Amino acid sequence: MKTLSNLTTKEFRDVLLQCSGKTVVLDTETTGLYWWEAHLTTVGFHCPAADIEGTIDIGRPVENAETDEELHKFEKQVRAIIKECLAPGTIVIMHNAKFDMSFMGVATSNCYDWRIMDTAVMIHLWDSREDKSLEKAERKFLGTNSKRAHIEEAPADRKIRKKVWLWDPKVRQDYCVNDARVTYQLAEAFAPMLKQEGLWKLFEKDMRYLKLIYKVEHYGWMTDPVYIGKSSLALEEHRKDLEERLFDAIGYEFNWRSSKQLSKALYEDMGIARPINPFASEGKNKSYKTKLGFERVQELKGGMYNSTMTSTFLLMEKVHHPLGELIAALREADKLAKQLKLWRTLMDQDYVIHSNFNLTGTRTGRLSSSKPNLANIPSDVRGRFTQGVFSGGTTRTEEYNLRKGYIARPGMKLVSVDYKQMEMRMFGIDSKDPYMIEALTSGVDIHLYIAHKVWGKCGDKEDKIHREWSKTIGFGLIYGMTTGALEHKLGMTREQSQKVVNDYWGAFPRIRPWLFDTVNTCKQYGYLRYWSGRIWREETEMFMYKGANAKIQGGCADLLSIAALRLDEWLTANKLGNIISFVYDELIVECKEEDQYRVADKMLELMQVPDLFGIPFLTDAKIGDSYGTL
DNA sequence: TACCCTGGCGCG
DNA sequence: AAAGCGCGCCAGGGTA
Repeated sequence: MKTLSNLTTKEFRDVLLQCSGKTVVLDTETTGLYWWEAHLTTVGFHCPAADIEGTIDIGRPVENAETDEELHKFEKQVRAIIKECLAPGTIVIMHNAKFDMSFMGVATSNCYDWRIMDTAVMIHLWDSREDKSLEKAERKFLGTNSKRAHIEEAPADRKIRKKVWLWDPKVRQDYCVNDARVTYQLAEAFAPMLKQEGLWKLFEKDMRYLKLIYKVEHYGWMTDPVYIGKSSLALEEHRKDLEERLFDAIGYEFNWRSSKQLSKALYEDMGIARPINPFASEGKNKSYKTKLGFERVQELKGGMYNSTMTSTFLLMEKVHHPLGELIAALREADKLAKQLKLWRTLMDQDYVIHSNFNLTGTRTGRLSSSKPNLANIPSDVRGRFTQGVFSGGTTRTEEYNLRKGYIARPGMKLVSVDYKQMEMRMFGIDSKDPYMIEALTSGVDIHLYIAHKVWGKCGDKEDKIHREWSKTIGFGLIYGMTTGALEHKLGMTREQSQKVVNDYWGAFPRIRPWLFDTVNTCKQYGYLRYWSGRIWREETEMFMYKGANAKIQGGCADLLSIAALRLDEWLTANKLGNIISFVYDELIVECKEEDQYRVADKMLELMQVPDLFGIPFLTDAKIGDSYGTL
């Protein structure tokens, strides 16, 4: 196959027309990560069906992309050619497709007309534990190392090596077209693997989902710069004030953000008594996950928590020192201020934020969200748990209610619909427990139903506590909590907690067998399969208990994706609005003010997806002008 | 200097 | 926090 580099725009148009309607890999090189501020330097393609591959490139290192008029013009032309030349039905393969699509300025129309195949998603569906980087995937699944070889051609200076836009254009183009080649080989390798494993339908669903996510990211979410500015100032004030009070109490200034220094200040200089860890005194170990995903086991010293013992939980619940409250408040103000700061760096010129929803970021099949993470914005309820039981909460208002920073565009409304007790519902359906199903179909508060079934009706006050217990136990069982941890969490003796668990199992007889089944199935096949067809692999026996959670959490994620696809289809067909966020069990739509009730009603009904399980997934709707006032 | 790990904490 | 799961982000601190 001939490699054509340094193509002119005319030549690029000619070769793309040859690829049109066939299967082609596209790959881009850019001047940065964010499509709303960085620019294209290179587009590579690889199309065996047309026996052609090559690159178009700006033709020189790019020093200052922002002011480079020639580069902007180049980008505009390249985008227009791609849009014009690749006909509907063309199979476009990319590795991390949304990145390339956004830089190629792929219009929603093109995106929905092409058949997109993302090789990173292929790898993820095959085994969610795999590293999705092209270099690692090439080494592992193709047995070659060409990407590394091409990187070695770039200057050794680390500062330049990391910046493809500064490379010599020949090196850059060779590198780019090689990526396209490798991506093609990965697609060829994984397609039959996915088909053989029965994952192809799911892959096709995820590719439709990817297009929707692309659209959602591109549309973005409007923020309120005035609120964010005011809130930022206020929080900084609070932080300074709280900082001073802490320093006064300790007697000197230090870096409180360092848990090491804070620990010294509290336990050595202030002489506060260290809390005792009942688990460590039993000689238990603690396993934790490193960033690379490996599990490690850490020896805990007798009676000790971790080395610093400065977490808010310990300070408030175990140390019971008034400084705990102060430190918690300080950390909160500081953290929220930091979050606002991040948002400001991420918004575009119109104050719109384009978060990144990653299809390949989690072990279970959930989406992850980053830059910014829209799934961990503090809610207006500041939770308080004592011995694992919710003991009321305080409210985050004004500058503390950061969700107020996300708003509807002028003349528009936000409609948010979430699922009621979604995971419990999935749990009941998957375990097929008749009593659980009964609770689900009757449409009552499932945690309360369970509390009544296990402990009987005992009056409002007690029922409320029982409800919290059943929540804790329900999720605890799914996630593999031991009775030891439960005992600690509920503040009971071993006998008491064991009885509570036994009562629970007695009331729902299918749960225990279901838990054994998931582990046994995993032992037998090396993986578990969700209702959606997705698989979760695990060969190490000691980690198989996590499969129960994976089936539930990931099963919910696949359900939400299907609901989102259906909703988007309806919204698009009727031109009624746009999805702007997904948060695990919640979809948020922005629509015109006059359409708000129509949209909410449809969402409530459609998202129940009653055809999928025979039991509807019950929904709740909220409407507002901002995420903080829903 | 760049990178990795840890502690801490927000969400479902 | 704990053998309850799944994430992303920040800052400190150690290491190559």
